[in-house]
Amino acid sequence: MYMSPLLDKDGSMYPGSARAANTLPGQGFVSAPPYPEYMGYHPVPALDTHGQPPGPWGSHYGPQREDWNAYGPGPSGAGTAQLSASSPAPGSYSPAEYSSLQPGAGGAPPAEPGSAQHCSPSSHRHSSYEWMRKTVQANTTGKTRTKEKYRVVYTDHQRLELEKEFHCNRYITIRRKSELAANLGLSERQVKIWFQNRRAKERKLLKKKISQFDGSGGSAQSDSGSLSPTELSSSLFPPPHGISGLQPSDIHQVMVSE
DNA sequence: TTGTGTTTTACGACCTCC
DNA sequence: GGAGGTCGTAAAACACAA
Repeated sequence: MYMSPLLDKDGSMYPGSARAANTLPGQGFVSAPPYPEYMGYHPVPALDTHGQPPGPWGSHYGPQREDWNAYGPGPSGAGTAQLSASSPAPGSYSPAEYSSLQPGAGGAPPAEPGSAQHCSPSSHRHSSYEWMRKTVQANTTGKTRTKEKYRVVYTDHQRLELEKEFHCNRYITIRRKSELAANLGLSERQVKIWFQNRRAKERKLLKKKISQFDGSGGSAQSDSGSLSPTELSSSLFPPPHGISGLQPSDIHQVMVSE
């Protein structure tokens, strides 16, 4: 239960009112210069993992990254000015490239989530993504058609920054959550929920892949015995600790100690 | 233009941990 | 009891085929 759901919702909750205003004129924001650095995401295990188990991420997420392809190359549009403000790295952040991050790479999330640079050294740069493209023309009020604010559509910039953070760390720390919320004009609650949804998406994609693998002759199931896709995915993506082991407080401590 | 499928926000229920 | 996690789901936003 939320102490003050309305707090979040009201007022500042939907600041940008989404794409609306936001978005942009040519916004392609997406296409702005890419996020070169972002692509690489090197593993810096020892560094601040914010309580995350480096191991798991590396090995499990690595390969999965193909999912990013779903975003597809977007139009390379114009550039975007917005990024400059809060985002350090202008670049083409292309999820597709995540595949290069891989586990082999170590998998451990980059240490300092705050800076995209940490996350990505790499190189590939191209594209933008579908999601970036699609939303450009969304409503400009940020509110839905029938309800005052059932759900807002985040701006490309907000999504990009969130994706970047997610790329660095599947589980956001309290500190980063606050920073991100402040930078993006979102409430911490929104950031938290976004991450929850994003992880759910990841699990969903993984499940999908697993099932496909099974269907295509592979016997992924054999590996996991009688685990259901859900169980398997859960085991593959263990929370930093919180839920099963580590508590949020632990994460907090890590952050604090940073 | 419309119908339909997918993705994206947001929430509630329930769980774990301190 | 509070915070954050997953899971399931509602509904808006969006893409696309017919």
